[in-house]
Amino acid sequence: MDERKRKVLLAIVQDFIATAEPVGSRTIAKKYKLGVSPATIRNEMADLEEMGYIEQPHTSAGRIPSVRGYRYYVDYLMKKRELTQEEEEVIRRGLDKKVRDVAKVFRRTGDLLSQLTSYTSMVLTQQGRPSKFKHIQLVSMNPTRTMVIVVMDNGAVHHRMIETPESIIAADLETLSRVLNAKLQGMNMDTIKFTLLQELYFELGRYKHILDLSLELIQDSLFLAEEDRIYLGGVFNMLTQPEFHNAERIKTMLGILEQEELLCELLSGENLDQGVTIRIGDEIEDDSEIKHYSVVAAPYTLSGRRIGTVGVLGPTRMDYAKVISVVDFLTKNLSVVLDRVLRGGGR
Amino acid sequence: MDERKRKVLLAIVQDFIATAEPVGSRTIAKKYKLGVSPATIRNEMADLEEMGYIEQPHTSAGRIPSVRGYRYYVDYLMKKRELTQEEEEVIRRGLDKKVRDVAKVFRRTGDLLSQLTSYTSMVLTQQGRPSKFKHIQLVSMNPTRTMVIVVMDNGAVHHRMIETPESIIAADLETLSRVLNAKLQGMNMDTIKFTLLQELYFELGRYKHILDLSLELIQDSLFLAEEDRIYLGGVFNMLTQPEFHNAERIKTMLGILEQEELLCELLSGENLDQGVTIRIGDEIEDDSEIKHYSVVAAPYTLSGRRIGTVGVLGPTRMDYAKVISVVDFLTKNLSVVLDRVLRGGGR
DNA sequence: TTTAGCACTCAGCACAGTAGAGTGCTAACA
DNA sequence: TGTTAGCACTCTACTGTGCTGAGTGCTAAA
Repeated sequence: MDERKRKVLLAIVQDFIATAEPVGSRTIAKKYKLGVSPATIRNEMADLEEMGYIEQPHTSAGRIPSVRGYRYYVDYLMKKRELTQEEEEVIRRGLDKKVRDVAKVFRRTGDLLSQLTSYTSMVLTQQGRPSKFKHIQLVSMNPTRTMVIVVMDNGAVHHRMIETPESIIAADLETLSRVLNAKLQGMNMDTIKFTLLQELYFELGRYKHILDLSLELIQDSLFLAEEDRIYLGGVFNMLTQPEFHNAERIKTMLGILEQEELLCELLSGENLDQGVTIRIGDEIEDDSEIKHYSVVAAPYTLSGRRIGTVGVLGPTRMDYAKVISVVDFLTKNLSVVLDRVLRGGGR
Repeated sequence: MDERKRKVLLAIVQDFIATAEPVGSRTIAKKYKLGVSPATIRNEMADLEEMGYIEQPHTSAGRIPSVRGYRYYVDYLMKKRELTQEEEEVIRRGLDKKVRDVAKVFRRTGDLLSQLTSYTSMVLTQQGRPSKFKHIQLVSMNPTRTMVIVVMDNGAVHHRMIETPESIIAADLETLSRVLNAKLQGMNMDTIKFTLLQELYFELGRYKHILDLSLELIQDSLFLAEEDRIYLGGVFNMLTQPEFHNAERIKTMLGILEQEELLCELLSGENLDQGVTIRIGDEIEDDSEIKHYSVVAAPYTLSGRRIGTVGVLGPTRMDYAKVISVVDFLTKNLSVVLDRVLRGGGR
């Protein structure tokens, strides 16, 4: 692959990304003055096609990049793009608003992402590491109902309402809470299950019902934890892209977007542990409709630990340079914001 | 409006709902044997058109119902439809799965709704009534971080992480929690603010920082409460409807669906406090694209109090009879399930 | 009042012809 | 040997035309 071929390929990719139209030799010669005539470029294009970097939708059309062509572009030809002052500003202002609600932060992140890229954004919040039990509290809501609250050491709080016999009074619950806390401090489920259960039941036998339900909540908190949750944004936004003039393509896209599990998988691969990952067309998956699209994703962290992934889903004809820079900048900022929101500290 | 006109209108509405094609006089004469010839029916149709119940897309097409026609159909002509055994079964089984997570219940409700109707479902969870403070608990997570947990008497639990000086130990937090609980029992914000504050600060002055942040959380819990949250389901589903063969219509639909506030408004009107409400076309709103669609909605309750709304959004050519029966049955069942999940009790 | 008959309208479709973009090949040129 | 101009060829997209079929409204007869 000599220098001129590279230039031609670059021109084709750039032009196709910009216009969504197959690129002809004349266009390249005129717009990207390589100093040679269209005929020469045609020769180069024939070579590039043979090598698998570009393809022709039909005989008398220009060329479009193949997946391989995009890959080469992303790996070797694309120049890194810095965000403009303005874009950085948009992100900073978007994330800086005073929020205490994590869900809102994620939704806003998604909105920013799709607003800046005009593709669909995905924000995945992943299971934290399996966390340990920290604290349990029983609160009487009314004579027959008690709220069980479990705090995990990663900061998650789970609660559940249970029915309790009238005979139990607030003081009992207070005592129960204290005893449970003392006994269960820092335990993981195994220890709780096998070592302490009998001891507890012996001491607190008359509260068996409450104990059962409390331990059940603790167990659920330990094992089921939070489900992965995915936020989508800017679906409508993306439909302004010319590839979606056709109703069928819109439908398949929406079909993809409704398969939450698929999207979660897309974003939860181990391999995208550091930095921005780019998957193009059938690199994503070979036998799903998604192979006509591309995904750019990057993880975000909380105190250095990866707790989720941000991604952009768009047509393979995606402005990779821009998307990559936005995703990169956004995940870094998101990590900072999350530290502030979730770990307490200044507003 | 004599009996025969009614029959003709009914035939037009039913046929159009079933086929999505303008209905001609011959079709009516053949399929809905009214015992008269197409010519007679044409005369009736001319009358109905003049009265505003039906309209003609273009000269040589059949007739389609107007908004007014649908309204007449829904109010006077439509016969109530009971759910089939099978449909009831689907709903029951769908909702009966053991769940503890409310969000999941709502999502499942939406899925069922759109699955049974093949339109888009919306589930709105509304602000509970302004609730009272019930319990506060401070839990030390590590030497410099404390989790503040507030329980409201409607069962909502709010939590927030705050920074605390190292000098504070777990026992202090325990004491603080106890004192706060004793002082604040059942108070609303006004009383907390003006009567007790000084007293508290006098007694617990050295914990001013924690107090500030705790009261702030209580305040937020009281006033901001939960935001309205809306779940959408079956968007892709609805696109199988023939009206969405055209890309533009899909786009405007998605545009509508991304305006969460609009959808929330749709479902939160006071007027739909009891039973199933049907709004057709521009009855919904006159100057939005939504005027080409219809909404069927009904509230659901928790211990008798309305806490949200379930709705179906689809083309005006909607199978009203079916949708109404599904929405009705589903909201009733949902209320039962919520009682079980949220208020504790058996699984 | 109902109905048969008929002329009329119009969307939708198939078809052919055309314009334009772009190609590949060949032969001439530096 | 690489580059270029020229040219024939291909194929899509668009346009206009004519036809078909569905459906109407009107009129006159039953």
